[in-house]
Amino acid sequence: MHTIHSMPGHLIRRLNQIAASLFQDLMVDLGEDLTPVQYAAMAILAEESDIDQATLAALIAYDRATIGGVIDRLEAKGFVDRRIAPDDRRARRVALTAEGRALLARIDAPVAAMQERILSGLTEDEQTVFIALAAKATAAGNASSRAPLDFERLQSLRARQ
Amino acid sequence: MHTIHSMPGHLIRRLNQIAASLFQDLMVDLGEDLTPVQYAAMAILAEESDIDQATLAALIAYDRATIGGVIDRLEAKGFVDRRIAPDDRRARRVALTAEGRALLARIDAPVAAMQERILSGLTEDEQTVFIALAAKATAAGNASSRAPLDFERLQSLRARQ
DNA sequence: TGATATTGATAGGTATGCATACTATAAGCA
DNA sequence: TGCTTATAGTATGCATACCTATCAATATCA
Repeated sequence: MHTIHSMPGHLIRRLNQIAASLFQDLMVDLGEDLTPVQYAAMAILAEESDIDQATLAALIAYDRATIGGVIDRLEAKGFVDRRIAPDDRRARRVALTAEGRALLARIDAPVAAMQERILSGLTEDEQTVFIALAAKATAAGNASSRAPLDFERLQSLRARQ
Repeated sequence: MHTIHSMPGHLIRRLNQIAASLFQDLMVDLGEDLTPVQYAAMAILAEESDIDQATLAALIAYDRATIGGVIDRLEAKGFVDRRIAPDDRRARRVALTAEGRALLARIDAPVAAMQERILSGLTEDEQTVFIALAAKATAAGNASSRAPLDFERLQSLRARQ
């Protein structure tokens, strides 16, 4: 039990598998049809509605090319609206529909509870430490990512409100 | 900076992005053509050679359906061999080629060094803590994964040698 | 031994994740 | 204003990741 099994890259990959799996199980339990990625997009839209796709992607560290398909599927399911921005005809403004808001309201608490289960092998204190370290590591490694989180964009949006 | 940005699931997803990105950068630097997943498969084969695909998948917690394509690509690049197991005609035994071994020898040290960079935002001590907690969490969450690591299979292989 | 269950692998389908390239539009600047 | 650059989005292609279904071969057990 050495080599890759103790490498950060591999451990992170497996944690990601576990988290995705628990999320999917939860959705099946709840009878909802949503992926982790789709949830993250909607969660952002609940806070910063009516933003364009590029901004949405920048706020959750998604690739520009990926977000299009995600929005496509959310739109097909009726959870979001997409329309051309009046002041910039290149951009598409995305916003939650009433149905999307209702879905989020239904699953928000269960999703939050499920997040704990990802780290169920850790004690309360350990979970706190893990999350703090993960946050620190992602902040430091953000620039190394292909689709970095755009803090400035987030800040300026928050300030605008 | 709240909600999803501090959820374990999202943090883990971003760490995974960062790790994958660093791995890819490294391969470009080294002039090699290998993905993180392909590397993990080869690293296992370096220790437990001539195992069938299902076993290989179980040892790195891959989905059975995914591993086929991974091996396809490794085989196309000449890094592994695949042949029908003499004692079980359903199974395909996979083994590194000389070329595969040479590649691993070239990249092993750089890959190990790169693993540190994934957590470069953390101090030495914090890295140690993070890895320990990640290992503990994956061990506990293993059963929740769609493609759990098969410890027994690994143990019995190790014992056989 | 014969029916059943299990297992190894593949096939087809959906959803990321990202590279590259291309179109349309906007912004900046000489 | 005309040119250049930057940006928003899409399209295409490759590589996971996993589901369900299927086929083939083996194992199990009545």
